[in-house]
Amino acid sequence: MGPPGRVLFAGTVSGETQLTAAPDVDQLLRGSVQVFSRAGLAEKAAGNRPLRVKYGVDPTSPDLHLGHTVPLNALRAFQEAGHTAVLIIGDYTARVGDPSGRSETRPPLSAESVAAHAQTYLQQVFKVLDEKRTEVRWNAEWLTPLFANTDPDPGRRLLGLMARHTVQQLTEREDFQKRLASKTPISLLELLYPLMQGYDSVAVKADVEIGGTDQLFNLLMGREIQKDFGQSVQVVITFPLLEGTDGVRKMSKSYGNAISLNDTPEDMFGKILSLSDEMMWKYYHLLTREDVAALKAGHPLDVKKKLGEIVVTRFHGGEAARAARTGFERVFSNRETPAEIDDHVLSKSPLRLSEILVESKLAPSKNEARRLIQQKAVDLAGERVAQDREVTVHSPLLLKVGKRQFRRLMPPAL
RNA sequence: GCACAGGUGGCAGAGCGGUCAAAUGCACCAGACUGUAAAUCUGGCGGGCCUCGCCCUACGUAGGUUCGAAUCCUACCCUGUGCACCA
Repeated sequence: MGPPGRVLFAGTVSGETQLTAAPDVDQLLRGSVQVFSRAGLAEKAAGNRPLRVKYGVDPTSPDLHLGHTVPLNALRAFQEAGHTAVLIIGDYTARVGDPSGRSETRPPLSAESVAAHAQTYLQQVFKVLDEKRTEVRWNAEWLTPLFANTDPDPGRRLLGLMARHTVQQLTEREDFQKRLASKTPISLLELLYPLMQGYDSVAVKADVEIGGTDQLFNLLMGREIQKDFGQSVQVVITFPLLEGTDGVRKMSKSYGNAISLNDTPEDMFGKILSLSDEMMWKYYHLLTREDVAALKAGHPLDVKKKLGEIVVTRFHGGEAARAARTGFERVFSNRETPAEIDDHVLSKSPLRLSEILVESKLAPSKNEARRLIQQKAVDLAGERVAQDREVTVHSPLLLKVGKRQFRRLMPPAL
């Protein structure tokens, strides 16, 4: 990502301008990194009609995570100011694969998995957005006809679009430059991606489009393409990318560092507690409206637990959040057993401990189960078991693997 | 199309006829430690078994050479690079 105001396309981007803006514009820009342009936004906001604020997600994985909620919160702020959120489900573009920030081509997704992911996205997104002020659009609606040759006027749209943009323009972005330099393949489809996303803006007549800072190129392309189609250009606003639990890379399911909105309250709370203290402040800043300066006076552990509660409360409610907190304190701080433990009814008894671990899904294979036993990770009824052996179960027995996996073993059904 | 280089475990990346279930790093799991599921250190990390040893499946795909192949040969598939005009 370049510095704010960097000119990406000579002569086409105004950069951030320093005009005095109406106070409500500042509200809308809370937490943003770049705006193209502030003056444009002030002008549109003064227009006395609800603005159409576009945000697109490609359903490439089944979950939304905390990182997605940063721009979603901004969308929500627009809604609260009376504007309309236009949520684009990129069911078409998901199959193309956004190259933004990528060092290689995405694996192709089937139409079925895209559709399934889209459904779970929609279930999760209204935990943040106001459904009544949201217009949901699927971009296959206009991209399929555009590319399927059923367009009544392909010369004007598809061919025109491709004729007006150049390879140089499309490959100027840093991720492509890197791939070019490292001789990593770039598919034509990926090259076209920004054109598609830009065309989405034309199709929904976006006044504003928001996205992560990694989206800057695509977002600005939307302005170019709206211009091609004689529309007034959208205001582009970018928001910071939230790092994942590793504190290094941006939050992403595929990096395994994501906190999903679908995570259980316990998981969500635990993952937040595992953040470094430094990352905790960033989370506070991007996900809450708390006064960070005041919080810095507190004990880091207390402040982190508070963050956990705030976040879990938002997605699971206050009661679940309190339960997650006490559960965490119980299991990790006091090393007690959690309040709720899954039962596992043994298939037979006596049975080898390694087999029990596998059938109760505490270990994926018997080899792994044996390793866990050897590594002193297995605790049966409060006792370390260091060697695989037969276990007879007459009454419920507590089985623990590692620090946080518990099962209550039940005797086999008669 | 021709030539050259390359396709190895979740990823990156060694190996280039036996000692390779495959170095190393990351990720992941466990143990110790800790306010923490952080950091650090230690161990582990394909599957199976009567586990200090044996068996099965794996190094793009399919065959072949060999007592023995991730390593050599052939064909095919895929990727990258160069050539392609003047000749």
